[in-house]
Amino acid sequence: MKRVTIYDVAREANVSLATVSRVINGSDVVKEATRNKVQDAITKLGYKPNAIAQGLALQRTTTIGLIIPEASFTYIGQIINGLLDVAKIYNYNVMLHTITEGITDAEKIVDVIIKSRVDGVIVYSDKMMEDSITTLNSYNIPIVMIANKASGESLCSVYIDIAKAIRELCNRYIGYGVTDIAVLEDRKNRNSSRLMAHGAKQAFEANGLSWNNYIEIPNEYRSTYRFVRKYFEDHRHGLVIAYRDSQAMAVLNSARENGIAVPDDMEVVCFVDTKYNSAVRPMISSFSIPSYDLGAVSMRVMTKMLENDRVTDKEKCLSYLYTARQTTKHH
Amino acid sequence: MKRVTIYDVAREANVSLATVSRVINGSDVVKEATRNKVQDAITKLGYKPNAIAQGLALQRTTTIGLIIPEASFTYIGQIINGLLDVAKIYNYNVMLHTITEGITDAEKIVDVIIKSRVDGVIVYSDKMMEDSITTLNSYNIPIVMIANKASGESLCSVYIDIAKAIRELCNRYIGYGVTDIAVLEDRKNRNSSRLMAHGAKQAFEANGLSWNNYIEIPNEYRSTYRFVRKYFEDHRHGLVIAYRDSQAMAVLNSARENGIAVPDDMEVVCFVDTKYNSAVRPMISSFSIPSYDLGAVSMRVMTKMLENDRVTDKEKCLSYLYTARQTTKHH
DNA sequence: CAAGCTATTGAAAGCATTTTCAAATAACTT
DNA sequence: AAGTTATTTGAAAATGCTTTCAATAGCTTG
Repeated sequence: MKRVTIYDVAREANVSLATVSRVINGSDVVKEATRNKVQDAITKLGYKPNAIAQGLALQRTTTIGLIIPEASFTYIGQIINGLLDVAKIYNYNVMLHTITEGITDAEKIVDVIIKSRVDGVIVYSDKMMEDSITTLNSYNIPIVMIANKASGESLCSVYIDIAKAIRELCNRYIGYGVTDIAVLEDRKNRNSSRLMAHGAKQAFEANGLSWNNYIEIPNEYRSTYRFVRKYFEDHRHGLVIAYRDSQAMAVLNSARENGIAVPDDMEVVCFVDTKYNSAVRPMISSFSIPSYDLGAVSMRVMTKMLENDRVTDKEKCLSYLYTARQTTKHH
Repeated sequence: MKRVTIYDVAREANVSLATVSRVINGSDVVKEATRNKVQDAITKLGYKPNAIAQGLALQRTTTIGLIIPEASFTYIGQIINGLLDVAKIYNYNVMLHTITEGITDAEKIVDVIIKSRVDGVIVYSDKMMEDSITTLNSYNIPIVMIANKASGESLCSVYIDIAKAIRELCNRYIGYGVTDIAVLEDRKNRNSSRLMAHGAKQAFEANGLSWNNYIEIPNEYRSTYRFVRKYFEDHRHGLVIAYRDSQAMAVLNSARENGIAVPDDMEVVCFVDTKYNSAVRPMISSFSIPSYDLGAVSMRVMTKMLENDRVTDKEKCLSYLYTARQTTKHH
């Protein structure tokens, strides 16, 4: 029942630990014949190197920590898929942590992260505060941020320029003569929502207009639905921009039940495209953002940092693509 | 830049390693005064125990491996949330692995799992083959399976009795005089789909009828859409049962575009309830399954196995709740 | 044939903990 | 005050690997 160690292999193959270690790690100094002897012993005993012991000896764990707010959004799944695929290629493991509201949770997570001696951490969260970042930095743990523009210059980040996307969209709509544009807050993605608002504001100001139509909404579906209904009392035309698919659906349902025709009266755009945007009727116009790539690229950046190929650019901005579907009449 | 170790703390506090170790682990033999001395040294130096070294010394990593097919389904997100919440409570870490089709991938994952010396593994996958299980067993790694009825009796599992759910549903519908019932295969959840079919068959046979209406469908949305359209050429009435929300949506869209009224002509039921089932119009009737609990319970079972409180029952069957919405006219 | 290389191998130290066992100290007892 | 017991502490071994440095063996070369 006892696990077989490198000692057992050494004894079986009649060589020293050092040699076995060399064989395991593919060192090329060991002679063909001994290599085979060792290989045979390994397969005979079913030996698997103990990654923990290796981690201790090498001072690296080939594990990276991933921090996400919650695992429940569709596109986070895609991010994770991208991350893990790349991790698998480079033989890294991923330790998953979810972070909830509140500073204590952030502290606790940073604590485990440090204790578990991961080689680096990838963060996708609005909730990761400056404090946590500096702590991590002080312990010299490499960080890659996903999907939020880096605040400190020293941070690596992979992101989508949300503000730009919305700025361009609003610009076009202002061009069409549509100036009643609202941006809905998504509590669970507050930073991103703010960036959307920022983009809208920029567009209006560039056109000599002012804008102040950021609608703050408690998080859940029902309340979105209610808040939007209220909004619709004063606004029967224009454009509403939401962040997540489920929010956009709440808007659609609310419109439908208030006799507002989409897209003829009111148009709706969702920022994050998911399969649900196309599965629903009317299909929701949205920006397809490369979620999978967001994950894949950030993991790749991380591996580069760790093998210390110098990372050329600290910030990688991935592109998006706007797709007009059935909830908009302008293109 | 060098990480502070237990030695540094010992020196700072003027005690031996053993004492520091005792303080860290909350042993109650150490005297109040020395405990304080040590605590002070720890905070002063910012010492964090090295979990890797602990893992080596203790022969346990307080890490459990999680294997899932892909992270892209909404309800898997919920499962993960449940898992992680409970893991956090019991101070376990979770290492995430996604498994794709193909035996080589399964082997590779089992290999990393063994090397990384996790204390146990939780598996949610149709693709985890017998082989992998036996390998894991031979290395004496505890396993908990999620959401698939255990095949071997020695396995712990937490699941939903899908067959029963569908059997009951079909029974009711046969009672209503509806016998044109189809079950759609979901390639990515083939086992579950088969269980649904199994339940349907049972219901029909119990009523002295035969049933053979399991529709095999290539995976993606478009092909579901096409296959269902074809099905609708011969079937204008009855019930269609899908597994995932996006599949059910494909059915709805296909029906709509073929002039079939839902629920008046054709009724649609989706097995796994997600928020999208209620966000869509018509709202999709479905079974709300406790995804979060599925994760939470299996992690709890795992912790029990590891603290070896004997786990009382190997199999935990969680309950589901059928909610009739707008895609069905019977209740 | 001695000297000098090179290709292989092994011994031992190091990585950061825990834990056992014995020693030291403290606290009682008589 | 000496003996006994209980409480605290520390030394050292153990956990399973990597890696440096030295040693050995096998060649080559002058």
